[in-house]
Amino acid sequence: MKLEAIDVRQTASATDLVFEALRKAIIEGELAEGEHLRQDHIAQMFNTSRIPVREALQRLEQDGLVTTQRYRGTVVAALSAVEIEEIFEFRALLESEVIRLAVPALTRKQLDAARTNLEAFAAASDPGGWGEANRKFHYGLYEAADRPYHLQIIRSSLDRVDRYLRAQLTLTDGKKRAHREHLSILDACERGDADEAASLTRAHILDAGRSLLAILEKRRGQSV
Amino acid sequence: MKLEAIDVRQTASATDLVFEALRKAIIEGELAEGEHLRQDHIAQMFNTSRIPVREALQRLEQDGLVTTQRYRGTVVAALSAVEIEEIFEFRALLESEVIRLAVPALTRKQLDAARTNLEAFAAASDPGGWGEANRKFHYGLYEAADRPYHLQIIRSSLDRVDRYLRAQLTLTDGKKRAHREHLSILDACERGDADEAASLTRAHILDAGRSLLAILEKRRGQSV
DNA sequence: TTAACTCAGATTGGATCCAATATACAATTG
DNA sequence: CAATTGTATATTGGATCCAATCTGAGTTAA
Repeated sequence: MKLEAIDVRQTASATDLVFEALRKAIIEGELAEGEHLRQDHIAQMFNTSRIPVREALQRLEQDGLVTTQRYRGTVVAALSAVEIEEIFEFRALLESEVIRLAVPALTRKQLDAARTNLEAFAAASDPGGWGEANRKFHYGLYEAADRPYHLQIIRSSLDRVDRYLRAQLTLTDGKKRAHREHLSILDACERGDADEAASLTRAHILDAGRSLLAILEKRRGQSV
Repeated sequence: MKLEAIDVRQTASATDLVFEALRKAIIEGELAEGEHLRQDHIAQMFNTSRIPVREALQRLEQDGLVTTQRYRGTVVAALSAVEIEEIFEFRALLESEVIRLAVPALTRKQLDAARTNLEAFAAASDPGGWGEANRKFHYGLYEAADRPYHLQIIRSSLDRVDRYLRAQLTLTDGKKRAHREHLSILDACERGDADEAASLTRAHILDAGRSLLAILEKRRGQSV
């Protein structure tokens, strides 16, 4: 017997589907911060009852992507400049350490894949494509560190700020600079220089954070 | 009018209560790893329906404290030695950085509170008391860093391994050693030596991790 | 005029009910 | 007798219904 067997036990529940869809929409900035998420409305969109929607919202809140007030509903979480700054600082610490652990373990195959992703980033024309290629580039390298817990936290912290990051890439020459920085990070990885890769990654993240904060300050300053 | 006003909007829902109770029970090791959490059973214990229970379980899963398989139920998550090792490594990285940031900002009051907590740890007679005093001691210091996001992640990572840590304190002379290490950490904080405090915290966590892994290896080795 | 009050509609929180799936055990067949 | 099939029960996933609370427009009274 030869079949493409799939593990039925891990098929997605309605809750999973709603959760992933909302998560994606928030990360990609399709849902504006502060936007109200009505259970009924979402349930109708997905052709389910409110139960899976509520369970998905619980999960999103645990991840910090939405905030809920009892009887008043759930809104897409908004981050202050200070909070964003802290998360970038956190990412710089964590991701630099993980790439330091990854470099000695990187295979030829992983390095080649990273170059492909790096080029995809440069070639991508819309923020969605940039974001995806950016994640693939970094995570592809990080995987060599063989630290699933670290990776999970990294993913979660990027989730929180990804929509702002995309805005930054759109509004400035941030994309070009990011590409240059990617090149030098990959170069350090190729040379097996873990400390240099770590230090470049740290600077890469802090750079993006600073640039983003400058934009936010300007925008929020205007809107007052 | 003089009242102790509380924000009614943030009163706990049934979901919150169930979530906190289960979280506490798992962290404190009252629920054994692998133990089945039956929705109906828990609902009866709390005099509610299964709905809040299910929502609480969703949140717990998002925190990694339980794992769920569709139609098969939810069990208290078990960690392998490798996973535990990684989480301790993660904590060492994060907590050492946070205390480095905290030291320059520590007030006299916070230092005194830390000493009180340190003594409470030494005086505590049961694992529950140790765990609590231990958290208070470390978190009290970390708070000076004014990094709520970092603290939240630290909390979450400790949640995952706390029950193992308590076992370690019970089964070895780990408590005495921990107390000595607390003393030198606090000493470095008093002196304002941030690097030393960071380095001691790092060693403190890695020490505990190594000791814990030794116990686990022995125990799991025997049980085979 | 304006501030407080009332009440209806909207929305969320929770309970109950039904459907889908898993598990254990009896029945059956070779 | 062993392996497989059928069936009953337990358990989870999801839908529907009711209760609690919020919001805002209209009303009243000082």
